[in-house]
Amino acid sequence: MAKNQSTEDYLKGIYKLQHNGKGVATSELAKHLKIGDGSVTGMIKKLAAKRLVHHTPYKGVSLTASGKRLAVQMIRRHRLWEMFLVKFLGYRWDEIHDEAERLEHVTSQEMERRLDKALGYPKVDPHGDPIPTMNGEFDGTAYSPLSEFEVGDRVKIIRVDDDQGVLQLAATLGLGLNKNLTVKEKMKFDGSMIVKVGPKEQFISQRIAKSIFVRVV
Amino acid sequence: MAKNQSTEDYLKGIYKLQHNGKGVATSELAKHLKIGDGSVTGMIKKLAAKRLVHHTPYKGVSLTASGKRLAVQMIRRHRLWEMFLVKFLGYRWDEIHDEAERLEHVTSQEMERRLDKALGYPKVDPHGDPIPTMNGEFDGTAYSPLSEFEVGDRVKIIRVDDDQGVLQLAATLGLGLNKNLTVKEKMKFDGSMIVKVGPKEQFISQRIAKSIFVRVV
DNA sequence: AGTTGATTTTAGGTGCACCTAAATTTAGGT
DNA sequence: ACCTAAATTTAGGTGCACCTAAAATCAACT
Ligand SMILES: [Mn+2]
Ligand SMILES: [Mn+2]
Ligand SMILES: [Mn+2]
Ligand SMILES: [Mn+2]
Repeated sequence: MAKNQSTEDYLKGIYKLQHNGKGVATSELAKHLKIGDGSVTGMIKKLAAKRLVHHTPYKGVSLTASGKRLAVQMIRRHRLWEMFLVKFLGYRWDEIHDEAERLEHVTSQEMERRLDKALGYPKVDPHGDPIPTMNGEFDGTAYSPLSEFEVGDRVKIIRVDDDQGVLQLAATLGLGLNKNLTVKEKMKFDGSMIVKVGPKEQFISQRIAKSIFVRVV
Repeated sequence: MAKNQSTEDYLKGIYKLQHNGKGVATSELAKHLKIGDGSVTGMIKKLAAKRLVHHTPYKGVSLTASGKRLAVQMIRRHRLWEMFLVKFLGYRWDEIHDEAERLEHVTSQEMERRLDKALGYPKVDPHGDPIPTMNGEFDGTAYSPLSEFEVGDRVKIIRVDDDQGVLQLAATLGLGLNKNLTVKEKMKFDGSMIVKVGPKEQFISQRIAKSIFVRVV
């Protein structure tokens, strides 16, 4: 049942891209994985032969039940490792993605369980992304992008996009998980904002406000 | 400079087998890696082209300076991970080898340094094998197999062979690292012994006594 | 319904790490 | 020196994951 690195990355990619609608376009997956379109078509046929995906030629791929199970397992392992890197090794939240990307593929079920336990059964990773349970269930807190809020709203940061640039900037601005903030100004012109975080006010572009997810508090 | 899993396992294998004399026989390496002789010859030629090993056809392989550097780095990573698995995840010392065997290949230099630090810069792994420094230096305490000692000798366990069977049995008998023990009896006939460990006396075969390494205390 | 541009698949490669079986080389004993 | 058995290398495969370029299909607009 355990598969290899490529298989795992394809399944994870399909999972990530699918949420929007139904089938994922091969070209979309190819772009995500940085692999040629033709190569992806070929690989997809192998995955279909192993019953991990459904493939209707020219119409896109989707995960089967077992494909989805594996994809979610990889996401769980990825996020547990990210947690480990921050909590045990003291990495910053913007340094962990690529490391976890490799660790996730060499993780036995036993290790996964022990990691989870050692970390105190965390519900979310260092970016606020939910860590699915061993049974593949997600426990999602609802959130919306900060960019959608208005002057006067008091909100708490629930999740930040796992993107190096976003994470670095957010950290610099003092915008970490669970931080409370108040929208002080919002420019009609370009959607940028001034928000109050702790004692000080910060200017933030719409671009970054769209990558920071919050809920009212 | 970083290489892939196969390369790393070949170099580590050559390093392990070389200590005896000079060149390592291809068949010896093949047996160690559980790979066909012909495949090993082929791979060795690639490693030689990359200047990681010296290969005199029909006369064996040996590591170049950079090959040795990489081999020792893998050993360091392997042993740091074994330490992590025991100290942070609570694995038993007989369960960790195969897990570390995979983790060692996905470890960046940054991770290696942070792991080392988080573990408190350990000098030996959970089996008593020395952990080389970042510069590749080993800090070896001298030891001899328990089987060479005689009645009356008081010794301390410094190292136990990283072999599942040996480790499981040793643990059952209460023979862990740094434990002190006294040789109570030694049978001429088959080299088996009775040793006192803490309050109780244990019978141990020569086979196991040869896999437990100690020094006088 | 027909043309056309974009998407997708197919066809024909490559490099890698392995395999098995056939040659070759080496070393030991006469 | 010669023969032979064992060790080693070579030769000719395989499967995998990738590539590029050509062919097929789709969809969408006249
Ligand atoms: Mn990955
Ligand atoms: Mn994350
Ligand atoms: Mn290994
Ligand atoms: Mn060890």
